[in-house]
Amino acid sequence: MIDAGERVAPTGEGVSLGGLETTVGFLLRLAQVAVFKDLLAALKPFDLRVTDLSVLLVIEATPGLHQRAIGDVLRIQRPNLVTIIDQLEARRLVRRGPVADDRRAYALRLTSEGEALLREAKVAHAEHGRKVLDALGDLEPERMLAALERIAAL
Amino acid sequence: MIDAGERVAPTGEGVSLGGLETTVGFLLRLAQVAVFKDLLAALKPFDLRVTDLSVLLVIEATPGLHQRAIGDVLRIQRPNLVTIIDQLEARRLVRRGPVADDRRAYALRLTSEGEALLREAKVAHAEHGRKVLDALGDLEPERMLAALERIAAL
DNA sequence: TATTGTTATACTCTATAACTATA
DNA sequence: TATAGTTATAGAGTATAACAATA
Repeated sequence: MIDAGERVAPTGEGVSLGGLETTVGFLLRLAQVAVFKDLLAALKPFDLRVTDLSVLLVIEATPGLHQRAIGDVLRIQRPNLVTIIDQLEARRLVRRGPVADDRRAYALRLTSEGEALLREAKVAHAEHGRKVLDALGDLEPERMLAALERIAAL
Repeated sequence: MIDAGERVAPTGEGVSLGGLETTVGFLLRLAQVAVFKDLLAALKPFDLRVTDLSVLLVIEATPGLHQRAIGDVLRIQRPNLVTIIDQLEARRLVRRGPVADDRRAYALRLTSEGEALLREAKVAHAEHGRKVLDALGDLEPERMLAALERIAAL
């Protein structure tokens, strides 16, 4: 009988994860943290966080949309979006314009500065994206995306 | 020419994600959030968070290990682990025992209460795990795990 | 009444510096 | 000197309640 009790390595080297290592959830988290870390580093030169890039992309895709709509698609609470837009607006990347028939809401658009920065950020984003796709190896991206979508709909 | 500008749905329905929807990173995050949410709900009856379960599993797999080792394998900062172990110990699920040749460190073990609770929690965890595997559909779990591992090593 | 954006606030997670007691 | 655990603290990220202006 092996007395593993008092002869354990102080660091985690060789210590078992107790089954967690073959769990989708655990590896999903490690992968997500790694991807966000890599993207954050890629966006560093533009002083953008992952969320900032997402917001800019959504505004670019649908100019004039309300803050509410961004929160809906990106799953950001409305109160938290206020600060994000405040910062982007302070940097003159985004403009809060008037909405013709609703004076409560803002029509969000990229400024030309915002468009210019996003153009560059998208290059870095694409490069990051290629790294992630490379990591998929023999797994087809479409199958990965489909699986992740189904998991997200749990 | 279509003037999409001022005719935008206030809610996010039908609003484009600007390419994010076909991005591994974005879906990875949605999937991870969904999995943790589902697991947290599954662990609710045991008053355990996802991290608590992970810690219990690691201690069970290697009884007597140091706090340091848990932090290493689960990527939890040592200061943050203190509170987690404090709470588990206060609930008499875990014991901080002495280490024979090092009076700075603790040998962590499950109490019998901890073993009993973990036994039940593992059933719920397994059921949750099956739901996640089902969501993989035609994608073989091993291929998913391998891909996630490579992404995590970015 | 309901909704948009806002303010204030709180809670969780994560991160860092510095201390203690040992090694 | 270095290490294990600890304390204190700070920073993200995320969440809810309530308000003003407007619909």
